[in-house]
Order: sequence, then C-alpha cells, then structure tokens
Amino acid sequence: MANGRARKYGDGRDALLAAVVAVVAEKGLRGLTYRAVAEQAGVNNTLISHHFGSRSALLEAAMEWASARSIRLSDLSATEEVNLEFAQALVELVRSEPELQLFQYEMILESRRKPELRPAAVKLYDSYVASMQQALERHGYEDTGPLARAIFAALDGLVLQQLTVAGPDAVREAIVRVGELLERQPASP
Amino acid sequence: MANGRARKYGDGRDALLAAVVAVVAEKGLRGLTYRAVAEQAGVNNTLISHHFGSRSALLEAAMEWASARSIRLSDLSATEEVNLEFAQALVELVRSEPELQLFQYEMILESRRKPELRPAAVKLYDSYVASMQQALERHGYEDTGPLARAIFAALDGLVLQQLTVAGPDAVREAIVRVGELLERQPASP
DNA sequence: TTAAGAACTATGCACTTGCTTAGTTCTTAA
DNA sequence: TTAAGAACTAAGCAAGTGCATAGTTCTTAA
Repeated sequence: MANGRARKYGDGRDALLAAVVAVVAEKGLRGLTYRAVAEQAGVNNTLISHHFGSRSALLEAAMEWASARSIRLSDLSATEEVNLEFAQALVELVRSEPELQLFQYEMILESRRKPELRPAAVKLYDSYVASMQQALERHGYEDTGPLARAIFAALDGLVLQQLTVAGPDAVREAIVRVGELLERQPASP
Repeated sequence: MANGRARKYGDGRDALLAAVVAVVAEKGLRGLTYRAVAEQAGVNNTLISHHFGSRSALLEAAMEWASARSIRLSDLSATEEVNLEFAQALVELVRSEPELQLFQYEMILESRRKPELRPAAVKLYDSYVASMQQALERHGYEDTGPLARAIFAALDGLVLQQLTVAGPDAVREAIVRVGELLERQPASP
C-alpha cells in the first residue's frame, strides 16, 4: 500500500475516495485505474466495484467528497482581505497541499466531458464566487457579483500558475497586486 | 476519418498534430490513443510511430505545434485595452474555438507530470504575461510585471470558467470589471 | 450465541492499449 | 527513367484495462 496508514475494517470506502484525489493529483485522470487507486488505498481493486460499481461512479463520488472537504480559497477569502498576509497564506497552502487543487482542476476540465460531473463543478465554483462576494461586501464594496467572479478567477489562475509554470515569489507578488487593484475601487471603505 | 478534409501525400504529420489537439479537447488526455488520433486525422495509426516514435513524443510535438499557432489571448491583449469590446471578442473567441484553449489547459496540467513538457509550458505562459505587460506599458502603466501576471491570470481563469461552469454573459461582465479595475490604477493615462 | 449481511479478497476474462515488424506506394533527384 | 528513400498501411502481440464471478472474513442486531 502506498499510503502508509493502517486501515481498519470499514474504512475502505473512505480510503478509496482519498486515494482517488492522490492518484489524480499525481498521475492525472489517465493514471486513475482500479489498480492504482486500490494500491494507494491499500485494498484490493475489486473493492471499488463493490462500493461504487464503476470507474465513473467512483469519480463522481470522489468529486463530491473532495468538494465537501475543500477548504481551498473559501475559508481564506472569507476571513481576510487580499493583502500580503493573505498572499503568503495562499501561496503556502498551494505549496504544502497541492493535491486537492490539482484534483479540482482536473475535475473541472473533466466536467465538460462528463455531464454527471457538471452539477458538482458548477456548485463548487459558485460557492467560491459567493464566498468571495460576501467577503467583498463585508469590506464595503458594492455591485460585487461580476467583481467577485473576476477576483476569484485571478486567484484561481494564479494558483494554476503556481502549480505549473510560475514560482511562489512571482505568484505572491501578483496576488498582492490584486489586492492593490481592489483598494483603488470606488465604494471601497 | 472523423476530419472531413481529404489529405494529400505528405500531409499526414500535420494532420496528426491537428488531430491531437482535437482529440484532447474532446476526450481529454485519457482519450488520446493512437487509434483515436489516427481516425481523427484519417490515417493509419502506425503512422504515429513512424513520425513521432511514441505517444509522449507525439504530445510534445503537438504542444510545440499548438503553441506556435496559438493566437489565444496574445493578439487580443496586445492590440486592445480591456474594455467591453475586448470582453466580447474574448468571449466570442472561446465560444467559437474552444479546442485550442482546452488543449492548453490539459497540457499545462500535464506539464507538471512530464518534465519534457515544462519548457514549452513555461515559455507559453511567459509569452502571454510578456505581451500583456507590453500592452499595459503601452497604455501608460508602470511597475507592470506582477500586474501583468495578475491580469493575465484573471482572464485565464475566466476563460476556464467559460469553458466549464459559467455562462458567456457572466464571464463578459467579469472581464469588463477587470478593465474597470485597471482604469482606477495609479500611473494610468 | 449466532445468523445475516456487509466489507473485503482471489481469480480471471474480454477488450483496449502502445508499439513492433514487415511490407507497399508515392515522390524526387540523378 | 529509375533508384533510393520517405510516407504510408496491414497485421498482430504483450501488457494493462474495467469489471464480473465466486468466495472469505468481519461486524452486529436478535
């Protein structure tokens, strides 16, 4: 088993869902096979059939599971304003735990091809935009619908860059710049 | 052959590269098989081995090929400023030709797993940020490095949303809001 | 204590995969 | 005109795939 933790009877289902996130983050959806997930979870691969029935049902369940425990940007943007402190926290989150973010980028793209995944994907992104909107209004901004979507998209795009092509320093500076753009907004406190 | 155009002797290599983009956009990297690409290109699947040798070499060649002919955000951001006109043009570009963008999102994620793809991915994103930076400086902005990365990330994130979870109207409004944020910047003309 | 059902494993099969081998057809420079 | 090499095809194989079948082990309510 790739995952070091010892499991108990009855923990297989949860271990499989966690393993899906880990495998997709590391190998992509192409690497998401019954055997790879089972090895990561430390169980027999036929347990997937038992609990979920099919590969696509497993993916769908993992998407819901990951969304439910997705801290990601939500709690950050809801509690703080976009300043240097926030920028450093976000960069550090992505550096220390990239798996969940990587999984979600894969699933967003997959949701375009698999209709059964779309509701969960839309719900996840809507919740991100909504919590960003609440944070903006809490800080005195108005007409925040499109603004919240834009700011979230900027952070989302910067996280994607940090995961792939950009260094943490460049991303942190860009996040700070996003915060500076917001300060100059009308209706700002 | 899925692609209707008739091919001539010697066009196979190019047809295969174009087919890779089409197949990855439609089915993802999991659907990128010798047989799927060959059918899309209207050739025998062993021609891939002849021209590229392996699946990963094919992907690498397709990444270079697609980057070279990638209009995407580059020409848009280089010629115009971010206003309603720009927003509508970008939304329409994504709506009418989503394949190249989808392919690039897949490849960006893949570049994290396959080291041989990283240089091309970094080069592509750097060129986007650089052309955005040039556009900003042409409009009188200063200290544009992190700003250009942030603005590009916002547009990149919004394109990803339009491709997956958001409607064109919501994305257009958010792009307009990005332009309004820029107007309020210091050192703006 | 036990029986029923849930969690779990072992084996294996039909199918798809990347890629090899062996050959054919086309182009072009001499 | 032709020969050499490039583009291209046909057939097939070893490995990996999702998943079905059949069975074993564990938990828990009665």
